[in-house]
Amino acid sequence: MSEKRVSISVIRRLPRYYRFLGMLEEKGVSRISSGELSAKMGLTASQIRQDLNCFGGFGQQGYGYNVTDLKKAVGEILGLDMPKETILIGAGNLGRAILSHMAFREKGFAITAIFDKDPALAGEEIGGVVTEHIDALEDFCKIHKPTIAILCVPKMESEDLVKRLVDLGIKGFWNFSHYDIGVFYPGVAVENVHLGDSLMTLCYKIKELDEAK
Amino acid sequence: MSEKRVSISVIRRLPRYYRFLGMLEEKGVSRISSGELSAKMGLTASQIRQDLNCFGGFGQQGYGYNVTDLKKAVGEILGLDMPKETILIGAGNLGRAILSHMAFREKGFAITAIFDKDPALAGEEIGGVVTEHIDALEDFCKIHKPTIAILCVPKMESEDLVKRLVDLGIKGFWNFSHYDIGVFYPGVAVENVHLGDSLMTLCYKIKELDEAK
DNA sequence: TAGATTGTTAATCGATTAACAATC
DNA sequence: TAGATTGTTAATCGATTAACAATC
Repeated sequence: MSEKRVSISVIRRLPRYYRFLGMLEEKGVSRISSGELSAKMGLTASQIRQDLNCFGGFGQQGYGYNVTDLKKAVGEILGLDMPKETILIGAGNLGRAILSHMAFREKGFAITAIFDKDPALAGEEIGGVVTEHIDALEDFCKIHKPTIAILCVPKMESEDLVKRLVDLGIKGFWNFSHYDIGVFYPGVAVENVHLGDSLMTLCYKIKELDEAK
Repeated sequence: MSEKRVSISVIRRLPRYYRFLGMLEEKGVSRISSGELSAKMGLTASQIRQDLNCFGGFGQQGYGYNVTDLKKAVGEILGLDMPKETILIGAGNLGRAILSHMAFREKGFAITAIFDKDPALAGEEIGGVVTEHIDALEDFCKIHKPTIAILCVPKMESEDLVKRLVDLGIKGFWNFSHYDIGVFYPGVAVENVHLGDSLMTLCYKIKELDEAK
């Protein structure tokens, strides 16, 4: 059974393929070769073919790839065809921004609830969803069984919340906090977005560029 | 001269070291071995020593590393000791959220201006900085010479803006748009934050976990 | 000194690139 | 058919891990 696990390096390139294929589709391009796509994306053609062939043969010799079909296939590999109930924990600046940003951009994710510990926010509507007090978390999850939690709370509050959420059956965390979920709960899926880390990395790249000249 | 270039894999771990060392420092831990740190971070001790030794010998045999010294050293490697003038382009939900999020978290970055194409936002204060119309960009940059631009505008607007910003001497882009700066301007530093990609990656990880059981 | 832990070299492992036979 | 381009195997390159001598 279990085919050899596809490496995270490959997986992280899939959303980018998906985006580029979407753009090509919008432009009305129906067919593309690994060579053309690689030029646009700044990769090697070999890598694209290698990546795709982790999941099956989506192309045709002498022709290339059908843009629409390949986009659909990549979407399915990512699991975008399976809509997922998603809740937001923490309705601060970042949480709201992510919600409004995502709403029109990404498909396959339905925000079904927003929770915050601040009672003053309860009842407030954000992007068509009413914010509830965090105390309502257990009741909601037992009924609705959401799959994903977007974690937008400070690190200190995360520890307790993650425990509650894992117990309530959350399968994946989109983690904007600095709490190291993955280290403590290896059984759930975690995708960290560490904005501070990203900015520090940029800082290094600038320095490196300076030194090069 | 030019020492062999340190790989991006190593660089991306540095901010995480920096964070963990900061936490240890706050807890009053003054000394740590690569073994202890590796256990906390979920890495191998070998990797930590290997990473640090790309930049010099910060430890002491038989003792380990001095937490405060090492944190300071990592900060300097990242260039956090050189404060950088930073401007925000696009004062929408995401731009505002990032600003308020960063303000109290990261050091070494001074937001000196905010620009938006919406004239209605001009004059509005966000985190102590007044928003200006994007037309004022050239004048401002010629005087203040900012180093970093946080790009929080839709892809369509990015193309033109990035050209203007590069011409104005911006050295690094913290890019939240889907415009592929790096492909078109290889001479500037770019750090992409593709939130949509990250969420899709989470989606895959959930699927993978499901299939494993 | 003896014990601990680094810095560094060597071995392993994995990911990327190159090459080419298969085939549309 | 001839030309193009894939799927896939082999070669290369780089990153991680293991081992150990150096040394505090």
